[in-house]
Amino acid sequence: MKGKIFIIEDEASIVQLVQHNLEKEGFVVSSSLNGNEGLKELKKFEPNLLLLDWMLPDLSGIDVCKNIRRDSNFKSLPIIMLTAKGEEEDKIKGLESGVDDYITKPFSFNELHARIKAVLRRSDPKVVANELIYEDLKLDRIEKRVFRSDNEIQLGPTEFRLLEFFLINPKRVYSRDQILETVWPNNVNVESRTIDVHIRRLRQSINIEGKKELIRTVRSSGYSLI
Amino acid sequence: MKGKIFIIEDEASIVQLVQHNLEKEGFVVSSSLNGNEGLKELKKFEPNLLLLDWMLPDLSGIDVCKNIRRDSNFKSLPIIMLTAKGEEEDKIKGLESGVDDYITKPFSFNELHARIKAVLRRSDPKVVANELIYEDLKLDRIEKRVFRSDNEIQLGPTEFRLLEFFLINPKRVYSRDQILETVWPNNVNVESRTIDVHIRRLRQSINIEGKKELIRTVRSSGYSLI
DNA sequence: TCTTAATGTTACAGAAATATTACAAATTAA
DNA sequence: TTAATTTGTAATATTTCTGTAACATTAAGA
Repeated sequence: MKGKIFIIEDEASIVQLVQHNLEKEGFVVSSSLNGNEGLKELKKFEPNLLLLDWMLPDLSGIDVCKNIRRDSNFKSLPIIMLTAKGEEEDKIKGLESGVDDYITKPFSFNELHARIKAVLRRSDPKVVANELIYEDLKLDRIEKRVFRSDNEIQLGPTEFRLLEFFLINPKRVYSRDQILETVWPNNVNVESRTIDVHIRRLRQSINIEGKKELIRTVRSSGYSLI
Repeated sequence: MKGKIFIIEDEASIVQLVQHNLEKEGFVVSSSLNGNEGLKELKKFEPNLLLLDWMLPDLSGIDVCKNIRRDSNFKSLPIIMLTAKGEEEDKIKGLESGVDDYITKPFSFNELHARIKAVLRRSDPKVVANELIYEDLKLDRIEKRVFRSDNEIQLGPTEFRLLEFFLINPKRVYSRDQILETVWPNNVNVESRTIDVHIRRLRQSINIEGKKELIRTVRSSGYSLI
């Protein structure tokens, strides 16, 4: 899980291309085809980054942008604006609307990917870091390895993603629904109790003799990494 | 695979000559005849080195160069500038644009080849090294031989390239897609399961009695050299 | 203390991913 | 040309992972 990205863009073909590729890269992606709905869904989804079309059927990208910046919860949500050629690039660039970067259509996916990584690295390094570390726990995303106090730990794919997820925001408590939404592939239906089982498996794997428990149960709320 | 080289140059005859010879040398080569398209394709192609013409029909080589240096993903992409005689060599030489080397047209392929190797050796030694070594495994690119603990091992061409690929970035996990993309010739369509079979063949060849397995399967992700 | 809801634990069957094998087609060497 | 090697694929076997259900335990309020 390399973070959550929300897309507001009315050209379905672009959305499809971008969404598919981002998912292949390990991002969790959700999208909306217009501004008003997009705003609502975005606030539910809580992305790490927003890809926002400049020209939308209802609101303009700028309006969406302003709305977001007014909301204290999303004041610092990184935004990359998607613009068609000729849409007054300079204007956008100099804009006070608080866009973090912009990219001109048509763009290659690699170009976009590069910009996304750059913006995320600035705003939220953990989302794209190669190594996630918390206390004596280390997860290497490149080598796909996990260590506790330098002892390597074998994890199944789901447990790996689960731990990766917790490591991005240690101490934060996540509900089962939130965990499901980001750790499991889209559109999969699993019982929320299934998570308990995976938590148990993860605990069993990362707990080593004499070291403290790393996953905390918060009754009636969910789980967190300590 | 000695690395990927991208060429931006508008004289088709030069492109043809250089591309053909570089491919014969084992590089993967792609090219574009102008600056704007070149930039896009380059970012898709992700080369290890760029050969860049100083005078292009649309952008100048310098513009291309600056664009590349501004992109954090390609900040350190080695660039060799191709210039016609008389194009103010001193200017180029002293330039801040971040060119790694330059060569004056007309040049012999050997001259160019030497510079490419030199630049790559500085920036990314493994890409051009004659010998790739990891633990007791040695691959000699010149003689096309592979040794495990000094015992020579016979590999088929595909297994050789596969091992070469893994040796450039040991420990890193590659997906089947990534392996296909770089180990197989361009535009070839093979089932991704085919890789499993080649992995098996490679394993069978490089595993010797009593020594540890060198290729690691990472379920749901791919393979890595240990 | 008792009750109840939430979480922990276990075992297991089906699913999914990978390993292995065999073979025919393609390529290369002789 | 023939023989030998290499390649890709499909079929089959094996391994590992997943989700669920059933039962056990715990926490917290009545």
